[in-house]
Amino acid sequence: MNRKHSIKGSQTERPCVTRQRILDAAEKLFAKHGIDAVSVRDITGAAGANLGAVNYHFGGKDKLVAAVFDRRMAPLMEERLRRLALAEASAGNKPPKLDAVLDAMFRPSVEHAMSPRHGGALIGKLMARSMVDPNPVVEKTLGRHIEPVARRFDQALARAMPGLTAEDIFWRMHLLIGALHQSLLMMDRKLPNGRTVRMDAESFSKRFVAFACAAFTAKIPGV
Amino acid sequence: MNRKHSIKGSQTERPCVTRQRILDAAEKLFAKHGIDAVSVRDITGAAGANLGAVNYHFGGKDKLVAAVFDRRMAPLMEERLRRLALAEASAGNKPPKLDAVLDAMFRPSVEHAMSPRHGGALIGKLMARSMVDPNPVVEKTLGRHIEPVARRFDQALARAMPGLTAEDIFWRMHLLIGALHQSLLMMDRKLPNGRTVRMDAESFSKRFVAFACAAFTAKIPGV
DNA sequence: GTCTATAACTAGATAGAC
DNA sequence: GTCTATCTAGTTATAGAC
Repeated sequence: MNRKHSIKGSQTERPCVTRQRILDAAEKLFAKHGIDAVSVRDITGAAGANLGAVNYHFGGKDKLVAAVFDRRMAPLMEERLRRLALAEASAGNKPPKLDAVLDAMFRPSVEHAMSPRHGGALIGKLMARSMVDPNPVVEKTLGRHIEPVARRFDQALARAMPGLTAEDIFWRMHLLIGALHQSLLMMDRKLPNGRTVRMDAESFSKRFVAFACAAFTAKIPGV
Repeated sequence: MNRKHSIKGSQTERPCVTRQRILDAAEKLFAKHGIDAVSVRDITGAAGANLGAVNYHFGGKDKLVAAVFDRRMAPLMEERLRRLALAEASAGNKPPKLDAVLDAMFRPSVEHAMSPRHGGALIGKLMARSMVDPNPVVEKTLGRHIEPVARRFDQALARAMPGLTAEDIFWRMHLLIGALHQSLLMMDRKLPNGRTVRMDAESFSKRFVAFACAAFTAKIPGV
């Protein structure tokens, strides 16, 4: 019915500007107001496209939502796996070092969330919101990207911290993911006292990884 | 136009059952599907009330949303302040102890989120979602409850940890709040591996406060 | 105080001209 | 590939009977 625009031969080479503009506008609006609060009309209006464009290029709002996430999640997850592989390689056949694993996990998030090339703070806020979004499209799309990566990191952490149970690793990772997203959400935000929350990617990564190591090595009563 | 139902004299004493039923149904549906995804029809349907009831009792969906939060936030914030006051009193005119302050902050959240009397896991999930919800009604309602309490805790933490800057306290608190909400969100959730996330309030409070103390005393590079 | 019917509006999706 | 006009369905809010 609505076959993908086929880029054939002589026509405009890159997958039409309109498509990209819609993607950018949607990402910005979703990050700012939340997915449900943004209508297709809002998006096409901001993108300077016509109302039908979303259906033509993506096949509906839901598919557009998935496309917005796919564009950002794929390179992020790839980067995480790449760095995890490096961390494991540099440990030989000994267990990887805890701080290297946690660095592979969290630094890419911070760097992507602060790099304009990857969508910058927008995608940080969007992902932070989406992790807790009950919207089934969001949940499914995110799960598809995250699940295989999460499994790899769980394995690596179990090797790095042989004293912890799988359940314990699960809890600590979720605490840290919550902490990460909360701080991505606060980034660049105006505070009641008038000051603006700000930190550069390198400082923040270092602080966060240190925080994560502390969380993983902390002695918890009864554990 | 839509004056509050005045309970005068002989009529039904308690603020009509319908009102409560709507509040309960709304809380449950909001927690499960998110506020935007739930219509007034869904709510009145689940509450066994008629469509007009929300407008009659609350004056619109937005006011209902605010009422849902007010009912749970007020006792939670009260409890936090009460325990903080105790922690400060027991320290005399010395700075309060870090773990006592963090306990006053986080234990009430966990206990309320796990006590059926306060809405149980529903309100935990609802609050976790709402902290990152860009919905302006939610943001305003939550801010109204949280801000004065946050100021009190910031002061107490500054006294308990004189080595940290205000900015550093700000960051660590937000990391911890994110961590708390992420875990409240995971509670009672079915995992991909089939097992269900579960922990009793006392264990979880203890673990979380220990985690929070570790986070506050952790040595962060460059700080 | 409760309910039904309906008004006024906005959503996403689509058909067809250009 | 882009645009306009329109369809259908869902939304909140309200008016008025009981």
